[in-house]
Amino acid sequence: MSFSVATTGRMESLAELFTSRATDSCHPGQAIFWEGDPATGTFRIHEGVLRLYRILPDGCRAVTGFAFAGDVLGIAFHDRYSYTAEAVTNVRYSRFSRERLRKLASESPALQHELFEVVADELSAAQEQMILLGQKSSEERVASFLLKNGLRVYGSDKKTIDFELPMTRLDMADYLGLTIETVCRSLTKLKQAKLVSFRGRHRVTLHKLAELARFAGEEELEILRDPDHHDPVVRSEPMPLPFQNDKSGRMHLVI
Amino acid sequence: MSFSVATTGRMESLAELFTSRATDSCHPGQAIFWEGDPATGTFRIHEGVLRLYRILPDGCRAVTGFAFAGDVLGIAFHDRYSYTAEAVTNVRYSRFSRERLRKLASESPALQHELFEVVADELSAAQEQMILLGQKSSEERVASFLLKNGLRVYGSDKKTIDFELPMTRLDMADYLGLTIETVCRSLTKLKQAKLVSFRGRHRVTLHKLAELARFAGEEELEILRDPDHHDPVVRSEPMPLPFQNDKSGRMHLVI
DNA sequence: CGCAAGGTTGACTGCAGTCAATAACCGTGG
DNA sequence: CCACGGTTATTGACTGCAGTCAACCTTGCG
Repeated sequence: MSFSVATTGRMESLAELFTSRATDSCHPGQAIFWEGDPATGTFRIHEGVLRLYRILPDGCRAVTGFAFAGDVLGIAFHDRYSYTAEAVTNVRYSRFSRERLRKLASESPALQHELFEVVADELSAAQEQMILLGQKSSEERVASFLLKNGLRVYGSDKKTIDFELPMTRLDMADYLGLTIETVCRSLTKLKQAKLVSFRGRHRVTLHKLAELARFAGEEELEILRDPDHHDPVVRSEPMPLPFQNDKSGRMHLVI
Repeated sequence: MSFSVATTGRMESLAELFTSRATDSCHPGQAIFWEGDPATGTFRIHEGVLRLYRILPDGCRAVTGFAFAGDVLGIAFHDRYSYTAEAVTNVRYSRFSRERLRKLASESPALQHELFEVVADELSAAQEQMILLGQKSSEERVASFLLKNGLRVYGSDKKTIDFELPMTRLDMADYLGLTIETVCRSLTKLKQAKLVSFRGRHRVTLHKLAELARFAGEEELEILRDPDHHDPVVRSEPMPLPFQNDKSGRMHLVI
């Protein structure tokens, strides 16, 4: 839900909870937890990037997301992890027992609310991704991906954004529902259109954000919410679009 | 999280909460709430089917899901509804204030847990859908869709399943990231393969479930969980697949 | 430097989208 | 009850985007 201000006993925030724990670290290619393992722990990423993926029955890999510094993993699972979390870069993280976290949450509405927000954000991200995968062309997907990653680091105020994109082209492809070759070709198109440029394989610069956003099929963008967490979710704007729908659910564009 | 047994004061379940409220109803094409409206209410569907969708900047419609009897909508939003919920059939439902629900939840770990489960299930469903949209062919998508809808009604024990599929082909298409024509062609293929048959446009029979599941690219299927709510989520099985991944995240099928 | 992993580009193919014509269905009214 | 009209569904012909296969290039590490 939204906005719970209540506190019970001493307030304890999710981030604090984790920083009170020891820090572990792992290296590129190592997993923090595996798809199918009993989900006993939750994890907060202090530094680095992970890929989150499943292996499908046919052996394909589906990357369902990436995790970055500040993200908390492992909250919303049922009894088993539904994906593997594997380091892309060096990663520092802390672990906290799910059991204990659940118990603490049942005593602290504030914490409860924070956990709820984490899951609600994940859900928003997943639905955004559903739309990307269901509706967008390859170039729109790649543009969206670059934009989202750029905006995670800075706000949307600057004209130009420069950042690191540590995952491989294959990671991007498996995340965007494309092949590695199509990702490359789309990147090339974006380079040719002078919307982005690369220094090496993993250092990106986004020029002309507004154009890139339009190209990506995103709404507006410059709405620029508070510099709170990652919240590129809005999208649900007033929506004065010229359509109407008749009694049976068919959509008609009026013009 | 999972399995909270604790109770605080008098236990009150989510379903009960709603059944204590008046029942509203709406007709095909009418919306219960609209994308972008302030999210003040939560809703439990007692009967009927709704389509949940967004309108994208370019005017396209993306169906993010369907809601059925027993489902609860409107829990995980931020301050605004992120999609429109529109009746496909006649729908009976109850409304409950989000504000009040939040307050009750902060006092009842049991209710809190129920809400958490609802959102966690939504997240599971969304990630399942991400995989469908990112990895599956048109025929696999349609087969998955039929199977999922069939299994919602019955378990997976029967050899044959017969059920109503009230949404239009366009709804399915917008949900599966396909066109209406491709949905039709896929249905035709499935009919020709004798895996399904139709009586009229909305009455489906699934024959040979196991084959259909294999065709849909689903794992096993006959695992047959408890006849609890809808829980087709498992998928995270032991996974003894013959692969290994080297230090940089590239997957190698060993054979 | 040399090699291997990762990335890019090109040629070709095929699946799903588009446009268009036809058929089935359903509610309404004669 | 049947006939009619509008909506929804199906099929066909053709196109085009993204996938496949293959060659080549870059980069970074031992």
